[in-house]
Amino acid sequence: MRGGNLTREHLIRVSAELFSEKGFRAATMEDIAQALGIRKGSIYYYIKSKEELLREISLRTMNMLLEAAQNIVSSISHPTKRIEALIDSHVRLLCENLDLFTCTLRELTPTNAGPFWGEIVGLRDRYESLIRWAIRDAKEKRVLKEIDEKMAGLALLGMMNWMTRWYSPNGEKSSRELAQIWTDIFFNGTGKREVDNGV
Amino acid sequence: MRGGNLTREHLIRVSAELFSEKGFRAATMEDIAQALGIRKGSIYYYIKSKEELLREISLRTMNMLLEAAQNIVSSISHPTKRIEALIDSHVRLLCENLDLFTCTLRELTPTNAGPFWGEIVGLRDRYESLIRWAIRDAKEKRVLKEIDEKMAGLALLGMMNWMTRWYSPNGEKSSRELAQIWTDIFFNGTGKREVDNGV
DNA sequence: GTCTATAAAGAGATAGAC
DNA sequence: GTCTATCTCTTTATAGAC
Repeated sequence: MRGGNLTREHLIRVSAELFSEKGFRAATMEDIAQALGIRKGSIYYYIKSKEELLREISLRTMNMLLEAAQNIVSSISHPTKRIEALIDSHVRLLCENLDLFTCTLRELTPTNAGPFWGEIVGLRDRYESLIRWAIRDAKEKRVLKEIDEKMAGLALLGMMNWMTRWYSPNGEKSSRELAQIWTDIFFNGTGKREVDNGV
Repeated sequence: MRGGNLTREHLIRVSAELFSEKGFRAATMEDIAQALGIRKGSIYYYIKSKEELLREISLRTMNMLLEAAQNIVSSISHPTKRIEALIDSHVRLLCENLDLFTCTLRELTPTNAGPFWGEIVGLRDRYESLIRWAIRDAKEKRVLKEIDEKMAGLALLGMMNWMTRWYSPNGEKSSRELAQIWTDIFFNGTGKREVDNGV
């Protein structure tokens, strides 16, 4: 892969690695070139600008999430099992593509994204709508209590996406185990039974 | 405040605003100077480097969290009410200092922090230890079920800190209401009762 | 497909006047 | 305490050779 047969895909993966390690602005084309073992001028044979790298990274991330979620939604009708599958899918994809997710969830900002911001936000919104729809459906079928599905969705996305801050593939827990923990907390909470928290 | 009587405190607030809007690297000293109505050279009368601005922002954020948490831990002995107070404190501080929190939670990275990274991480670790201790204590007093307190803490911090991604002071929900929602989900989950999610 | 060389612009930071 | 002027370094991106 190095030097001789550089592919666009490899370039994008290496960029994601550096963007997630140093940040999009702090990581330079020079850094990327060095990691690839080529000169920075050569990168522009594959892409037009640094922004385009971030765009490709974000597109891959969002499309992965969306495709998986669409499959789940169209194949699982049991409302609880569907949400469980959505959590498992999100967590597994995040763990297996940590750099892509870290870039997309941390480095993708209106400033860094420039003109393609709207494109990615559109995909994100479609994904979040699917999550919210699954929660609303479970609520209507009386397996979830009366709770604002937007808030429940944000709580769930928060738990999962915050993983980009601390998850390490070398950790003791597998992505499956982590998904199970989030699932349990999301459905049942951490309290022994119904805890009266004074609300 | 503009032009005549610029204070260091004002400089730090305005910097936090711009760093959280554009990102630490993308926001320039020129941007900050313009927002303050002065020339960029003048900023260096107050601080030695751009990094120092991020350090001040992060110190303020972490110290706010730590002081509030220490007060709560030393004054509330009821394990459930203590956790509830910790959530309320964290959420309220975040909502009332959104720019400071966004900077600290998004822009504070080893690359951006440089030599003072360790200093801030030390404060963060002390804060997270307090949260974890409160969860462990509640577990030992049998108000929380047997759950890894590290995981429960990360779930809680994830829900709360992810707010920097979507919270707006113009939204419909107050910080108190948001804290109540997170508290309910954390203790009781979203399920109607004990949901068998197959785990 | 990768190289060298370089253009062109922008960044953080400093010095000294006022 | 703020200004002007400037230094120095870095960065993205391009042009044209091989």
